[in-house]
Amino acid sequence: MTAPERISKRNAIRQEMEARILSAAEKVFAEAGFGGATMQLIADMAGLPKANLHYYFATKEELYRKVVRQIFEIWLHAADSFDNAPGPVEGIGAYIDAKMDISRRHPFGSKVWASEVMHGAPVIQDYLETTLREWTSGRAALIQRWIDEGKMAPIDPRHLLYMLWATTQHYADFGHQIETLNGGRALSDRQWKAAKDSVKAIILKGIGAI
Amino acid sequence: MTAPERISKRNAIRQEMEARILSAAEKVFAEAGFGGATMQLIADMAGLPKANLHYYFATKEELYRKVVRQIFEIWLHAADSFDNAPGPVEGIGAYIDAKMDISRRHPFGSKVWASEVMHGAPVIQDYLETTLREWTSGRAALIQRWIDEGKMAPIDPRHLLYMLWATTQHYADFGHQIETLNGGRALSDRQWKAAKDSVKAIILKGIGAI
DNA sequence: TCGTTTTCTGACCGTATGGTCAAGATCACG
DNA sequence: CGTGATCTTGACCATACGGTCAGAAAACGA
Repeated sequence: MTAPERISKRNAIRQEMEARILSAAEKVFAEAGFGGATMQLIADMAGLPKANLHYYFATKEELYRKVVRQIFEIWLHAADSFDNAPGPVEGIGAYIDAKMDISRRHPFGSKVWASEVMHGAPVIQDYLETTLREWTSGRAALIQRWIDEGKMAPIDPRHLLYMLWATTQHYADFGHQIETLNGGRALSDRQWKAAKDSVKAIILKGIGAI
Repeated sequence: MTAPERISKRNAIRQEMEARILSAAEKVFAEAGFGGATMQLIADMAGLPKANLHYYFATKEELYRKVVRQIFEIWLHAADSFDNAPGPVEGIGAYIDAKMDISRRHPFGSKVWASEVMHGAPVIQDYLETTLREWTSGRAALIQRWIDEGKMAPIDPRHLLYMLWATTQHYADFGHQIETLNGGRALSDRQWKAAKDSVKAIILKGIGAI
């Protein structure tokens, strides 16, 4: 694919810089939205002058686009757990686990994605229409197969997928609300496990897989 | 409660103006976020000069606050269907129906709320800590009672509530994504009904209520 | 070491935004 | 009809923002 880049101090610096900027940008975009985020704030959080930030990412939109695609890639990868599963209990169970873990580990990315979609997906509409559409069709077909094989109740696969996305991402996107209702404290390890188990229990039982 | 306002041309104009502005603001805030929304755009959409908009709502934040509280009130009202229900099938079923209807009827308000919470609820944090916290505790207790009475499986009531919120609001907040995956067309009456039925079927069965 | 390329940075610029203001238009009411 | 209150509006202002640029500093390859 890409030519194997020479290892040099320059390349190392570049990689580390881009990662630091992307991380800062993810956080700022998540907390302020695209419109509310400022290049100055991102630069400050990444610890470099604004002009230097513009050297690595020419425009705000280019930086934003990179951030959005990053979380999308992570989610696509998480769906691997879906495949090669003998049935819904393993496949959907593993998918819920994976998506819940991502919600905990990448709450900012999830929020940026949510914000992007809510605003009409101006930047990643093409992804929705190609990659996501194909992905969804494929998994819907897989779920339908499970239904045909009698491994779960006859449920519209698409609405099930929406439910999986909604429920798992809610713990990232509405994390602040959940935290507030949890007495102002972030969910503990134990509570995250309880959340995962609740979600899995209700959905797997709800689709007649257990 | 409030003193019965005299009916005059002025009062009528004021009410109609405020409603028109709030409606326009809801849409603009939903589509651009608080930071991306401009008073000029809201004014244009409401059909009046920007200076006149500032006459009715002194600051952007004041206008935004009104919009956020509006959707919150609507949701609180929808929860009435929860009460006075003999059991989870009726109570939760009616709640899902109500919230799904709101998602269809007020998608902009839902998005504004989601955006607000995602950004750390800077404007309605007090609501979260008072009204919402009380509301949640009350419903959680009600669900627990149903569990104790053997009307449903023993599930953490809070995670069930999160699931209800997540799933129903997803159809508003991620409506654009759903529309794209639906071939670019908004969900039809029939499809909305299918969505409602799917959600209700999975959750009610998942909690062992049916 | 020397010339070239890449990286860094303070100063700067045009524009758009939230908000103000003063003067005019419209309405309420005695 | 006249007077005060409410409403409307174009012009205006200070600020903050995204983005530019010229030149300094550092890294590279020979």
